[in-house]
Amino acid sequence: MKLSTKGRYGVRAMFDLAMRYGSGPVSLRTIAERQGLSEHYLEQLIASLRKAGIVKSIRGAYGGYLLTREPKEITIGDIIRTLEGPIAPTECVSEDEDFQCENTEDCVTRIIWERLKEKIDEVLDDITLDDLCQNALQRKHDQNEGFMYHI
Amino acid sequence: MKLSTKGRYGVRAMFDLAMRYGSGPVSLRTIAERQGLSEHYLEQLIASLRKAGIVKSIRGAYGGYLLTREPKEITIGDIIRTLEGPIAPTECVSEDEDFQCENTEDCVTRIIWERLKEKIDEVLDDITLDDLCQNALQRKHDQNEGFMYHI
DNA sequence: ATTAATTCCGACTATTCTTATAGGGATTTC
DNA sequence: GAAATCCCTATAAGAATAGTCGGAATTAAT
Repeated sequence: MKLSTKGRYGVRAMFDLAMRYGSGPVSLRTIAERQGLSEHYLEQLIASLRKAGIVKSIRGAYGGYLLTREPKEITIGDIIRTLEGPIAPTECVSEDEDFQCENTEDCVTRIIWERLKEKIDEVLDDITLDDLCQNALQRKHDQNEGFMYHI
Repeated sequence: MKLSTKGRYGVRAMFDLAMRYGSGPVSLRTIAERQGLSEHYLEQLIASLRKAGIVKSIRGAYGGYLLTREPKEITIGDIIRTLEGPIAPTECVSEDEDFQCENTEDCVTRIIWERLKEKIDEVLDDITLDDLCQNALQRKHDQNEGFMYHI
């Protein structure tokens, strides 16, 4: 039940883009450096995000990547579903039609996986990139005021 | 974000034991046959469950396995945590102390994984083996009455 | 035009995890 | 003593994970 690095790195990269939304393209190199990720590996991940249409690229010198929608219109679920496939604890409750098991009526455990999936979706579809940005800005502000965020 | 077969098979095996709670030991072979699982593989899983203390074994002929507590006192979370390790979308929010990352204060994505873990725990700790049994019995009853469970 | 910065693409690899399988030893009942 | 059963360790094929590598194509600035 772990998320792979794809999902985690992808969210961080998207957060990085969200923090700079409206200021032109951001290169992979700067994202990778700021977030401490391998540039080449990140390249693969962002390719998926581009194909899914939630980022777009500008090629050539001074190019880079941009969000295609406002940060408040992109959820964590959008990102993770793109990078990790359907979010579901088991294949039998995933959206993927190929894996519907035959005994859906009889399966007593299915109810567990259904409830689990529902709750996971709720959380991931509720949090947007903008929420993360607001959170980051708020913390920064609190730190500048000398307020200790942790107790 | 998938559960492995360990978790799923384990829950099915434990459900099988729960349905026969109070009727003496159940052999691995009968569980494996009824649930359609590999006997040898299931053996490894149930060894973990035994070491965790939620099943006990009786050796020798006519031996088998028994739940150590009533089905209503065993949650799905107990089973899955035993077989798959701490339930957490990332290591940084797992109970495992070894993997606490250094920048817990700064990490903007951590809030996502914390909320996710909380909701997952809620679901898995809310459902007991007894719930599964009740559900199975209810379905069986409905079918006998000629009532179609699905619409 | 050239150069430098950048995205884009496909192939390759090392490591770990999953999902078993196999064989034999120990224990208990009949 | 035979049969049934749990117990333990080792092995292994296949898939997934987490990258790495090299170079082609594109574009902005000079």
